[in-house]
Amino acid sequence: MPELPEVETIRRTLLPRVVGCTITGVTVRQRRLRLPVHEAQLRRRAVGQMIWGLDRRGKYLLLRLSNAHTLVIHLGMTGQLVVEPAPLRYQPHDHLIFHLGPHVQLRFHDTRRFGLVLVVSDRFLDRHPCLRHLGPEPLSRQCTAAYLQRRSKGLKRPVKNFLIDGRMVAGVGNIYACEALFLGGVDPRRPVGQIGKEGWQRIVASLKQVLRKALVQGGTSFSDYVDGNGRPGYFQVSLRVYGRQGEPCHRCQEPVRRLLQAGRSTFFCPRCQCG
DNA sequence: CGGTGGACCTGCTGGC
DNA sequence: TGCCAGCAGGTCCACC
Repeated sequence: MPELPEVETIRRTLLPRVVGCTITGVTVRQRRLRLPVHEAQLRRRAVGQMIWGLDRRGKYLLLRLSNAHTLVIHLGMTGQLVVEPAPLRYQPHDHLIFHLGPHVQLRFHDTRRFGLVLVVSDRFLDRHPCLRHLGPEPLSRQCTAAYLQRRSKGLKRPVKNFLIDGRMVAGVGNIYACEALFLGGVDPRRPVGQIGKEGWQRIVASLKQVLRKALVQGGTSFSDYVDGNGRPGYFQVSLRVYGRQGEPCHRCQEPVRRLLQAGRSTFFCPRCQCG
């Protein structure tokens, strides 16, 4: 579910509510996530530690602990991370609970269990397999047309697949790849190796624009996504192509089309996206 | 090597 | 009404 704008919104909403708090306990109700939760290790490394910072890298949230370890959390497709008072009873799929004192908790909820929770020593953090191969942040100055053109040299894969590959750029998923390519007027099937400098400039500019706008709207909510306070985002009303197959293009009225690329849906306007 | 397809999960929707 | 296929915002690995 959550791509960069959603994860960043979660980070911003959680930040004032968790930074300065101490993790007083951990309840593990389900250990089978993308990687099995190492319960003893999680307790040993996290309980008693103060959260002094909350960062994001791609779609990963990084809770900085006072013992020079980092709690790494990925939300997969359906993950939620919410700070709330202790509930009377847990909901199904409330898998992990970080207690922040007796009455408040940081709760990890994930229907499909594609998410991930682990604690890593800061000494090894940027060499950890999850983070090691991540490309630059799309909203950073490192993410330029020149960079993407260099990485795509000689490759034949479609530009849409390239954009959602975290090793190229971190944090871009299916929604924002489709939306950025629409905005840039670029055919999602276009082989990346043959895109020139101007093409990449259009793509980078559109990508940044789409991500920034989605951030302002607090992300895109279909069903699962909520921010750290449990509130949905509003970017779904701004989507131009994603999920709109058969409906008229907002720019030219041509029906939006859906196709499969590497097993995933791509939405695009065949008339506006011929670049 | 690069690129795709399937696996991992649960839940919802739409067609019959 | 019920059943079943298809689909969902992500990532990893086997295989061509």
